[in-house]
Amino acid sequence: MPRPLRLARPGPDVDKRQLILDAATRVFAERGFFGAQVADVAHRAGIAAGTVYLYFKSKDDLLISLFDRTMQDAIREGRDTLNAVSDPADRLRQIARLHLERLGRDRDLAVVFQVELRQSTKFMARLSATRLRTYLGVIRDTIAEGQAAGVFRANVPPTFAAKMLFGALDEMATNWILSDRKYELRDDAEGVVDVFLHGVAQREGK
Amino acid sequence: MPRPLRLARPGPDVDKRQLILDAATRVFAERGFFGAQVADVAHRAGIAAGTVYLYFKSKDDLLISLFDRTMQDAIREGRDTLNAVSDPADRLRQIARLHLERLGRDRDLAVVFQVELRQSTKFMARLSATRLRTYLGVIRDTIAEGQAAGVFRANVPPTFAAKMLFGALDEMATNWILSDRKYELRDDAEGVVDVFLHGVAQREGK
DNA sequence: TCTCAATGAATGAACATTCATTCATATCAT
DNA sequence: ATGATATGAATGAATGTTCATTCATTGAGA
Repeated sequence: MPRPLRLARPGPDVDKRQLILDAATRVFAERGFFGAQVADVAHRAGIAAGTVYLYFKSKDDLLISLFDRTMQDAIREGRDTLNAVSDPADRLRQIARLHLERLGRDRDLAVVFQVELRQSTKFMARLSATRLRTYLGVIRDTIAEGQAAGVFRANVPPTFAAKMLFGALDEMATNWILSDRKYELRDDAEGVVDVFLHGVAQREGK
Repeated sequence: MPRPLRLARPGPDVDKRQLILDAATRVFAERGFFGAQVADVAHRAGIAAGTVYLYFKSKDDLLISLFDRTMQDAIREGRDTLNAVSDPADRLRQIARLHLERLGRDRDLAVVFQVELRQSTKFMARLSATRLRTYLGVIRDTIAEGQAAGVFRANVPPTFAAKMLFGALDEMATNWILSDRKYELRDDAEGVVDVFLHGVAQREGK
């Protein structure tokens, strides 16, 4: 006899995990990771405190899972978009746009990424070692391709340039969440890439 | 009858405050702000736990004072150095050098600045609102001068450009502390300013 | 009836902060 | 000069609170 693909009863809900992660995003952004109680997260998700531990190992695991989920999404979205673009400069424009669009779309997520995730060296080292490295790698490879194609200067190490671009975008995001946010974060993308590509110095030929 | 201007006995030591702040830098860098106990800081400073509270209001106050002391130093040093340099591009080079030199000189201080100080939005907002704003202002003004002098493009808002440069430097510092630090952080300064001034795009005239 | 997701009260460890006490030194009285 | 007293920096044990995590119990479906 065929059994239903999805349980009809409340059950170990397919999406309770996501529900909890969403609640955690809101609560961590509001109260900060250390200021937030696990019970707050549970309450926001409409469940009991103990239930959180049926889906996550610990409070730390909440934060790590949040990061993983978002980075996985971002990297996939980035790869998809980038496949349709071949010009290296345009690729960088897309990367910058996607980066700032994602954070600008959800302020709470941005707060968690720009502030709460940077709690301790141990923690940051762990993040940097994995998904963040992949993300930086995408930028670096794009730059290296541009150099190979002769449209970017070859005398700038691509990893170095990638860090610069990432740093600039990161700072835009941080400034945005600390400001009153009367502007669209995504609108910063173009300017960042423009300066990154051409610099601020006046061209001599002008 | 004249009384001594300074007590001869051990008294409220002129530098016990500094001593405690130095200890806090080391301990916060090692254990993280939340992982560190006030008693650890006291022990490292060679005093009793309670003594910390004769010099600081709270644990938070330790972190804030640490930030203030360093930023005050940095801004003063920056103003002094910059007075001797008039070319805007050279000024940016000096700013970048001083920035990375200061952090590269003391890894623990760098950890506190790049990681531990970014604990919560409330906290960061407080920092950004004061000394950090002044610091960004120095960069912005230098850029604006360069534009007025015609050596920098005028179609990049100076505040925007300042954020980019700061973000790039900030990322270099963060990467450095997360790496094995087999290189000198200060050596990144030149490259950052180079790209900031001229961009990565190949010059058409070449 | 049986299973197991969900509950939420109870637990116990962690830790910032307090404060009664100590003691080295200064000041005063004689 | 000497002893008596005052000062206040420093101490560190004790306090009280704040949670993360656990687990005995519940009850809704199958």
